[in-house]
Amino acid sequence: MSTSSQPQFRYTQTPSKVLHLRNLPWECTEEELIELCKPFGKIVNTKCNVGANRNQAFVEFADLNQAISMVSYYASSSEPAQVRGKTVYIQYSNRHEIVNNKSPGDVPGNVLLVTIEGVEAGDVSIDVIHLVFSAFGFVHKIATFEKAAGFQALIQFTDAETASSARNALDGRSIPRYLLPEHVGSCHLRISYSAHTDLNIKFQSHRSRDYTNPYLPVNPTAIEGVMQPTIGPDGKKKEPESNVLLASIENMQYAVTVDVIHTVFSAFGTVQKIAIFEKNGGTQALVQYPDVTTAAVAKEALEGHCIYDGGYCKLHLSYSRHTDLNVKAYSDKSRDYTVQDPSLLPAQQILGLPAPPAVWQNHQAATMYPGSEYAAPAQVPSWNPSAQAGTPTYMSVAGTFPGQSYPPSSIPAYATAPTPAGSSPLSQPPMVMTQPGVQPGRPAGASPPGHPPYYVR
DNA sequence: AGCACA
Repeated sequence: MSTSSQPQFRYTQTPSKVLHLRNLPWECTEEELIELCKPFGKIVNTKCNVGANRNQAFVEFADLNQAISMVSYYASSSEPAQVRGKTVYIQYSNRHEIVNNKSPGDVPGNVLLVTIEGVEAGDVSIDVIHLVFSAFGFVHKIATFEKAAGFQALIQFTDAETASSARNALDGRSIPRYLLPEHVGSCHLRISYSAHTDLNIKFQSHRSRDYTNPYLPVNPTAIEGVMQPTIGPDGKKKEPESNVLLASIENMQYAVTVDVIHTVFSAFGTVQKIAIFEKNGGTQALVQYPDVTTAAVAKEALEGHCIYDGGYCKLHLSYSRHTDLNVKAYSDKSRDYTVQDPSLLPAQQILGLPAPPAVWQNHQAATMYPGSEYAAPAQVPSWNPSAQAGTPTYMSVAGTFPGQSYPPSSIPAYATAPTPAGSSPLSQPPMVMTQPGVQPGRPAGASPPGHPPYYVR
C-alpha cells in the first residue's frame, strides 16, 4: 500500500550516480561544486543552492562507479570534503537522475528579477536599489512592482556577465541597514534571472527608471509615492480605458487555451495578441484589440460570463495598463496574430514544427509593469451555477456531443462544431454565455464581428 | 547536517 514505512533517511543507502551534498556555504557556485567533484569522474549535471537555506546541492556523475569512488574516498579520508572551508557531507541521493536542472530563473540573462523580502514598496526607494546594484556595473533600467511574492524589481544590466556578478554577490544578502528606514527589519534579496533582455520603460517615475534616456518624460501621475486611481462619477474606482483587457478566469475546471480565448474575444473585433499566464494561483489572460472602443464593448459584454456552462471558467474583465503586448508569436500561452497570417498556424503545427518555449512563466515575462494590473474585482455577480447545470448550452449550439453530460476537457464544442444548417456563422454566438436574465447570443451593443469565427476560415 | 517542485 504505502511506502511511508520506509525511514526517511537511511544510513545505508543504495548507491546512485547522483550525490546529495549538504552543509554547503550558500555562496557555493556551480563551479566550486564541480571543482570538488570532478576528480572522481565526469559530471553530467548539477543542481546547486537548493533547499530553504540554499546550502544543499546535487551532482550527477556519468557513471555509478564514479559516484561510488567519491563517496568511498571521503568515507575513509582524514580530510573531509570542503567548500570555502566548510565541511561538506556527501551521500548517495535517493534519486537516480537530476531532472530539469535549470529553472527559468536560472537561465542567465542581462536582466535580474530581484525580490526584496519583508519590505513594503515604499521602504526601499528605486534610488537605493540603483545604488546597490550599480556597484557591479552600469544599471540601464529598473522597473519595480508589487505582487504576491513581495516587492520586486527588474534590473537591467549591459550583459549577463554583469548581471551574474551582481546576483552572485547579492543573492541572499541584505540591503545595508543605513540605506533603509528605521522600522524595516530584515530585508533579504532573492535574485533570479528574468526572461527579459530589454525593459520597456515608459516614464521616469518612483517605480521605474531608464538611466540610458535622461530625456524620458516624467510620468505626472507617478511622481507621488502612491498611484492614485481615478475616481468615476459614481465614486468608485475607475480604471483608465485601454485597448488591452485583463481577463481573470474563475473556476477554471476546463482548459482555456489561446484558441479558446481567441474565439471568445474575436466576436467583438480583431484580436491582435493574447497572453495567458498564472497569477496568484489563478489564470489570467491579456487580450489586445486595435482600439479602446472594441475593448470596451468586449469588456461590457463578457464581464461575468462563463466560457462553459455550469459556472465554469467565469470571466472577469478589467482594463490592462498595457497598450501593446510583447508576446511570442506562437506558444501554448501566447499568440501574436499581427506578425503572420494566423491561418498558417494550424498548418505549421501539423507539420510538426517545434513550438517555441513558453516565456510566460510569470507576470514578469508579460509586462514591464508586472504588478500594475488592476486586481480583478473580488465581488462577482451572484448567480447560482446549478440553475442550468446538466443542460450545457453548447449542445444546443453545436449538437455534436449527444449524451455527453459534461463539457469537453480541452476543445470547446464551438471551436470545432460545424455551423448548424440554416444559420449564418455570423449570427451564431461566439460561445456559450450564461448569466441570469441574459440569453446566449451576441451581446447587446456589440458591433457585428469584424471577421468570421475562426472555425469557418 | 538529512533530498530538488522547476
